Amino acid sequence: MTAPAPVVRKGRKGAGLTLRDVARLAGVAPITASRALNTPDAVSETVLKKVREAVERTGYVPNLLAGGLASKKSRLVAAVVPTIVGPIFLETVQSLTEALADAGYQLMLGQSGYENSREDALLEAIIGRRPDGVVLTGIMRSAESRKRLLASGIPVVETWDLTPTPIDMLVGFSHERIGVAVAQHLHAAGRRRVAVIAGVDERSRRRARAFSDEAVRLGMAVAGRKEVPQCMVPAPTTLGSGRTGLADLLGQDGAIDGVFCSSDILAMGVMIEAQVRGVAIPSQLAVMGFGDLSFSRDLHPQLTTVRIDGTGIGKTAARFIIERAEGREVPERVQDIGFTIIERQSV
Amino acid sequence: MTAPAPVVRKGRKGAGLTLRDVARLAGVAPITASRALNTPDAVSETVLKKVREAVERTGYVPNLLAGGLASKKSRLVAAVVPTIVGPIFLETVQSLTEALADAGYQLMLGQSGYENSREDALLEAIIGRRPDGVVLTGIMRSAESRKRLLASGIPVVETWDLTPTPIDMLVGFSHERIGVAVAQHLHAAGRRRVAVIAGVDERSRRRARAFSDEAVRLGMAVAGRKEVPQCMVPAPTTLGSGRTGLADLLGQDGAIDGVFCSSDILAMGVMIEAQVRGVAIPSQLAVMGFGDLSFSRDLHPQLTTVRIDGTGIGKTAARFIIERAEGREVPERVQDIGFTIIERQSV
DNA sequence: ATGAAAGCGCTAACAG
DNA sequence: CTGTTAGCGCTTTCAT
Repeated sequence: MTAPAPVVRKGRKGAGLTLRDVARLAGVAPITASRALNTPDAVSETVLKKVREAVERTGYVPNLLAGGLASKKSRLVAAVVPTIVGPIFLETVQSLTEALADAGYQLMLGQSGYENSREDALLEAIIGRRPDGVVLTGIMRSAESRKRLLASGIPVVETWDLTPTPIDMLVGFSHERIGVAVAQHLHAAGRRRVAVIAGVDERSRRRARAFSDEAVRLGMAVAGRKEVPQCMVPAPTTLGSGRTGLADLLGQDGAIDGVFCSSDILAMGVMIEAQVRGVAIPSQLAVMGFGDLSFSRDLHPQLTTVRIDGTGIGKTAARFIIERAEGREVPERVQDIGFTIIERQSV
Repeated sequence: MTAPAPVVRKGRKGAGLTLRDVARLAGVAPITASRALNTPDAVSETVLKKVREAVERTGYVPNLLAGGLASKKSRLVAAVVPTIVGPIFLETVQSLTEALADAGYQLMLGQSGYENSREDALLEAIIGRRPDGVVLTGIMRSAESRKRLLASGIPVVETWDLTPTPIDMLVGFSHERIGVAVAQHLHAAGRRRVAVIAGVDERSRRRARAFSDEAVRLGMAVAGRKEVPQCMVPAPTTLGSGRTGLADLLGQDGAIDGVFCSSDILAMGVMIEAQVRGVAIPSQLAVMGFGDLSFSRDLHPQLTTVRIDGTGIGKTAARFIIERAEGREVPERVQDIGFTIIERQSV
C-alpha cells in the first residue's frame, strides 16, 4: 500500500481548514491544539505560543458544529418570542444576547407567532440543534410542546410571567398583582370611574381582569356593575388602537376619569386622542400604561406607567442557562422580579 | 472477547435517541431511515410508513449538529444588527426569521453594538457555526472583518445601504437619494428655511448631508451659508432627543419652516415639543421623518415620512441566501429596493 | 430501492 | 503536560 496522496488544500484561506492543519503547523497533536484553544491553562507556554501563531497565520476558525457534537455542548441558546415586533420583549432579547455573547454563547431566535400552529415546527427546529438552553418569553401554550421540551432535557427558562407549574426555571412577575396595583394607584390618586384598554393577548387580559376586579372592589365601577368599561383591541397593540380605544370608551355610557392601558403604545394613542378631543390629562383623565418604553418619559405630559426590568429578566435568564450549561445547579429556580409603578405626570 | 454490554438507554424519552434507534425500530438501516426523513421520495411507501411510525412512537428529533457536520449544510443563517433595540431593523429581522423558518432555516442573532470592538468576536462566533449565510444590516465596518467574511466563503447579504463594493450580495437603497428627495419635497411644499436633526450614525449622517447639500442648492439655506442648521443627537435616537433637538434649532439664529428628522422617533419628539411650544404643524413648521414606523400614521397630525420596505428587504435577503444554500446562483446580486415618500399631514 | 463503509471536525477518556 | 484511540450522530459515496 502506498501512502495516500496529500490532501488537496482548498484555495481560500480559512475555508476547509481544520484543527489538524493547525496542529501540524504547530508541530503538536490535534488534541493538544484543541487544549491550547479551549483550556489554555492546561498546556505549556511554548505550545500555547506555537498554536496561537499557527491560528493567526492560517486564520483558522474552529468548527463549533463538530465541537458541539463531540462535547455535547452547543453553546447555543434558543429564545422564543411571540413576535419580535412590538417593543416589549426587545429589551429582554437584547440583554439576553449580550449576556450570552459575553459568556461565549450565541442566541438563536424563534418567533412563535401569536397562534399555536408554528409552535410545533419551531420546537422541533430548536431541539434539533441541541441548544444548551431555551428561553421562553411568555408561556408555551400547547401542552404537547411543553411535554416535548421537558422530555428533551434541555434547560428551560420561562419569562415574563409567573406560573404555578413552571417547566423548569422561571423569571417573571405577576400580571394579576400589576392589575391590582394599578387600580389602587388610580384610586389613591382620587379617580372614581376607571376603564381599561387591553390587547387580546393572554397576559394583557389577565392584567385587565385583575385591574377590573380590584377597581370594582374599590368602588370605581358604576354601582351594581361587576366590571369596569373595557375595550379589547388586537395584538400587537398600536397607537391607532389606543386612539380608537379611547374614542370607544368615551362613547360608552358614564364618564370616566382614569384609564389603564395594557401597553405604553396604547397609552400614547390615548393621549393623542385626548389631546385632539380637548380632554385634559391628567386633570380630566388619568392615563396609565405598561412597559415603560423609552419614549414614555418624554411624552407630554410624561406617562405614568408600570416598569418591568426587561434587562434584568434577560440577564437572569442568561445566568440560569449558563449555570446549568456549566453543570451547576440553580438553587432558586423561580424568581419573581416584580415591577415598579413609575409615577409621572399623566395621573 | 465477549460482546459489549447493551448500551444503557437513557430514561428520558427523546433524549439520547439517535437515528440508529429509529432505524432499528423500523427494521431498516440507518441510512434508509435518514432518507425517509430527508428525501421521502427516494424510499418505498412501506419503509416510509414504518420509519414515520417509529419517529412518532419515540419522539425522535434529528440532531442537526451531526447532520450539519456531515452534510456541510447547517441550515443556520446569522443576522447581524447594530442593536435590536430601535425599531428600524425589526421589520427586517422579523420577515427574515419568518422567510427562513418557512424554508427550514433558523436565524442566529448577533448584535455588533455601535462600536467596532465586538465585531471581531462576533464574527468568529458566527463563522464557527458554519452558517449557510450571513445577513448584515448596515455595512461591516472593519476591513479586517470584511476580509475574513469573504475568506470564509459564506454567502453574505448586506442590507439597508448601497455600496460600490459589496462583499457579496446586497439589498438596500441610497441614503443620499433620500436626503435629496426629502429636500425637494420640502421645497415643493413651499418651505424656504429648513434644518435637520440626525442621529450620529453613519447612514443618518449621509442622509442629513445629502439633504443639506440639496437644500442649499435649492436656496433653502441662509444666503451664503454652505449648509442648513443641523443638530446631531446620539444614536439610538429617542423622543427626548427630538424634543431637545427642536429646542436647539429654534434657539439658533434664523427662523425655520421645515425640519427633516433622521428617524420617525425623532420626528415625533419634534412634534411633541412643537405642540408644547405652540408651534403649529404643518403651518408654521413642516416635519418629515424616516422609517414610517407603525405609529407614524396615527400621530396628530399624521407624519409625512420616508418609507423603507423593511419586510421586502428581509424577504429578499432570505431568498438570496436560500438560493445560494441550495447551490443556485443569484444573477442580480445587488438590488436597490428604493424608498417612498409617504405624504401625510405634517408637511 | 436499500445497505455497508467511511468520515465530517472535534473532544472525552484514558494512557504515558 | 502531551498523545492515542475512539467515538459524537449523521450523510456521503459507492455497491448491490
